[in-house]
Amino acid sequence: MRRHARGATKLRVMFGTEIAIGPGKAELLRHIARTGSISASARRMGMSYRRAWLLVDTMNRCFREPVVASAAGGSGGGGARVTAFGRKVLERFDAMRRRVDRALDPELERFAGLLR
Amino acid sequence: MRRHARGATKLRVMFGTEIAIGPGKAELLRHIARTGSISASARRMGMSYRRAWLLVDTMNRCFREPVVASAAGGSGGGGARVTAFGRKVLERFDAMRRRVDRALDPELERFAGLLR
DNA sequence: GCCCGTTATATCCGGCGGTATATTACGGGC
DNA sequence: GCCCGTAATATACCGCCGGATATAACGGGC
Repeated sequence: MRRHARGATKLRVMFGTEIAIGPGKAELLRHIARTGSISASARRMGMSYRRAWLLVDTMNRCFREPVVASAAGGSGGGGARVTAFGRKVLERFDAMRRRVDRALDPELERFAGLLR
Repeated sequence: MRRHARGATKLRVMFGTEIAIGPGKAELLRHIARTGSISASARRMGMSYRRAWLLVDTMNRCFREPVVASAAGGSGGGGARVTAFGRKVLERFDAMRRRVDRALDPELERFAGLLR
């Protein structure tokens, strides 16, 4: 999986020194929304469950409300879901990304010409 | 030194998996332009010479032309200068940063309200 | 020709981020 | 009450990034 195209930009929203949300956490949120599971999302993204859980934990700590609600036990052994608040966070982050892409479109094209 | 304000954004321009330029490398370039020395810049930024040199090396490898030209020996023991090409890179990166800040200004304000 | 401060490179080492693994808790289905 | 798959947590281990240190090359000043 190609992570970053040549000359692409990466946007992160910082909360102090921690990354409240960035490309990776946003993708993780989308996986959790689709699979309803942190561990399944971790497998699909090729990362350890521990890392996925830490990313979720960081997000839940950075934002005013949890972006992911999880439950252990129950049908299917439990699961995790993206809260309505989490969907809003994701929507706004994606909107920010689109804005950045549009705003940088002319600049970035020229800037990429400076790269090897 | 507070590195990132609450809810601030961070922009990086990727070259494959490497960071061609970001906030840290941009600041390093500005220091080199002022001091004419990699080691002096490293001291001022509180990092090792090794790290500063590696950052410069990464930039020089990512871009089509060197952004820093250096010389060992000579008056003052040598030194480093930011090339005209490097100044252009820095100018354009700063312009991109400003564009991002302006484009995200309304979004970011609302997004910050979602943070703790 | 020696001194000096810098660039450039190599080596060693500690901390940290990450994986891998194991263990426990949980709760619905059967 | 057992099974199952997940969440949640702890532990051990490893690789890598970065700092600290040492050394060599360099070239102008004196």
